[in-house]
Amino acid sequence: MSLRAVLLITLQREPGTGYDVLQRFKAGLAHVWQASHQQIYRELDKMRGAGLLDCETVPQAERPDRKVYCITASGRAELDAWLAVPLGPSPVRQPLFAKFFAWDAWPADARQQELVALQEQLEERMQAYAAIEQEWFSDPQGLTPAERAPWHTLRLGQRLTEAWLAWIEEVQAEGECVSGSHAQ
Amino acid sequence: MSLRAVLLITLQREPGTGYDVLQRFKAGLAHVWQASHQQIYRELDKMRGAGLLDCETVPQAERPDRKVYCITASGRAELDAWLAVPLGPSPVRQPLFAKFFAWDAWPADARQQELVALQEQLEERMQAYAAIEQEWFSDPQGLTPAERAPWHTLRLGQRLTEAWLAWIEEVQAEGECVSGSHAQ
DNA sequence: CGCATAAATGCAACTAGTTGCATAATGCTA
DNA sequence: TAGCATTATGCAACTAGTTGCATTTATGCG
Repeated sequence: MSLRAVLLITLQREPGTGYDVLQRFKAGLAHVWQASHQQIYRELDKMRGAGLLDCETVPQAERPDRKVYCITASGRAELDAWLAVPLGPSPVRQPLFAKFFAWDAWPADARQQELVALQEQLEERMQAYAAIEQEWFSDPQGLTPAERAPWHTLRLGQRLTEAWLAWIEEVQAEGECVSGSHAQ
Repeated sequence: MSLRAVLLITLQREPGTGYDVLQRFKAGLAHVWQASHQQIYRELDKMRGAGLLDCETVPQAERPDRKVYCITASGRAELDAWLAVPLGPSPVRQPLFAKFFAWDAWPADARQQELVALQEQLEERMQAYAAIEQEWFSDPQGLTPAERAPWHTLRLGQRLTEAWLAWIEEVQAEGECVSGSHAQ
């Protein structure tokens, strides 16, 4: 259901084609949602079938038609219903944690590699956040509430990423300790 | 693939039936992995088919047979291979963030409800963590590295949950501000 | 006694997401 | 000018996970 809701939100703001939505995902919504173009086209078509979207087909000479989707009243109603109900807890699935539970079978060098790779991903993410912040939210106090809302989500992303990074340092500090004492 | 890996890990420690694995998930691995019994039974059967597990069928009078699964050499190899390769970044999908992006269409009371519900979930989680910590890790310094590994994952869980809670307070503080000034 | 719940197993149908491929124009660049 | 990336669309097959249902025995409750 959530992809559906995300599509409703982006199309409520402004009608567009599947490709447009994908571009929006890549631009400002990259830290909110990721979906492949295949999934988006398929879902948009299903939503049109369910009456949540209208579709204006713009024929183009010798090319596949551009399909501009636009939210309907029924689509708005579905979005409102989704917004009204708090989200349930999401199931826990942490492959990394699983690796920690296999500690005995997890070679120290693979462990090290894992943590370094993760650290790099997280630092990249921090940089992406910083870029978005500069681009869109350089003056948080001057924003309207509606503009400040996405900024809050960015702040949470930063907080969580920082927590991860601090944790990695903690774990690595211990690893160094051990490797210092018996060379492994 | 990850469910497969988690099953390999738990069965590597000790052979067991689908039901056993489910109980282990519920006990100490609840903050690592959640899967339904249907999924577990199905996956175990597929893994046996792929030669990763041996299965000793213990017939029981007038009841479905107990199938005790046990990891094979090929299963161990697959687990080792999985442990050796760092995990890729997981795709971002934050339904809550999506709601924030729909700020204008998100009624203030639904917003409030959402945050309170989330806060409750997180506080429950903190309590669950505390219970696990007391039960298993009351003396972190006295643990062997293999025992300390799952404790680290618990610590990360706590750190992340704390970050969420701090963020909720920040967002709510702002909400109060606004509602104080124009009664909505 | 009768009924609900838990222990233990599983099939079938569904939803959600991934991977691989296909098509066809436009524009850049070597 | 040939090849390659980008724009723009989509189908088909697959993997992963959810939901609903079904079975049998044992166990506790009123």
